[in-house]
Amino acid sequence: MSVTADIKDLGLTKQREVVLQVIREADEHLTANEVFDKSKSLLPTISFATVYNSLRYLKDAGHIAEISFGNGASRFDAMTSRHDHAICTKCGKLVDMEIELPKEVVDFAACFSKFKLESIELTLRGLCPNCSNT
Amino acid sequence: MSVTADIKDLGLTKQREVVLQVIREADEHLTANEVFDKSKSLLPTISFATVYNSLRYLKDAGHIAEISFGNGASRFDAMTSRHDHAICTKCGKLVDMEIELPKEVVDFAACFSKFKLESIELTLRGLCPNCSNT
DNA sequence: TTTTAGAATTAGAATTATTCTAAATCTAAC
DNA sequence: GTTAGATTTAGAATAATTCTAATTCTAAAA
Repeated sequence: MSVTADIKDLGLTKQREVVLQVIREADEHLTANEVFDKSKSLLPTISFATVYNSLRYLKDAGHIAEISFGNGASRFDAMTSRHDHAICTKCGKLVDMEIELPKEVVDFAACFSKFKLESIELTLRGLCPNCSNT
Repeated sequence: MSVTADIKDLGLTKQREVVLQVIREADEHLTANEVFDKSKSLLPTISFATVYNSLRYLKDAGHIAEISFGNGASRFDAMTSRHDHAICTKCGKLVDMEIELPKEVVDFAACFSKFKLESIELTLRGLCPNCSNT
């Protein structure tokens, strides 16, 4: 399920297309700076401000998500589907997970907060396999 | 349960004590800047760097938590007990919630990520009551 | 086609957030 | 009281993000 829309079909400007492509093709979660570097190699005239503008645009349009854990810069995530994150408190490694939340947990959260729910996600903090055996 | 330790019993320096007190007494989640302003009124000689150092120290010691949602500065939370957050996607309002996660969800997350679990939390995003009726 | 209005992009400056540095001060063990 | 190590201070430095103003692009109207 959750087939990812083809980039060409989204009616984006060339710059926004490149930014989205960079994020989708990355095998890690990139910072704005890294997105800029990679975008620049695909479209050398692109400017830093445009990368930030595009990131905001793509985020608002729901094509990407911004993740931020209070350590340095925000990172960006190609939202192909809802998912959760695990973050290493030692090295900062970020891993995607897919965890199904029981309906009663989601309902309870929405009800308790009185918020109109848009999304809900789990964040696990701990030591990644690498850091835990050192 | 979860009685909050008395600040005086933690063996903190005066500066760290003040920072912790400010965070505990705030009725909102403050930014580092706001913590600095309030700390300064209690202890006028405190410096900005010390506030940041203290925040890091208190965070590492588990007395406070840093929350960060990719919009502006990090905010700090007096961790009296484990809890979750709801954040308004429109106005940024941040609300604490206490939601009990089923054991199997926690176990699944730990198992899936292969991380040595330290904490796990839920983040709900949506419109706060105020923003949803406009 | 031109014109035009609005949106997007660019380059670089400006702002905001956070960390670093080096000197001064405090603290607790000797 | 000395001393070593940790902490604090002030301000500089760096990093992250946003703003500004000039330019370019785009698509619809004339």
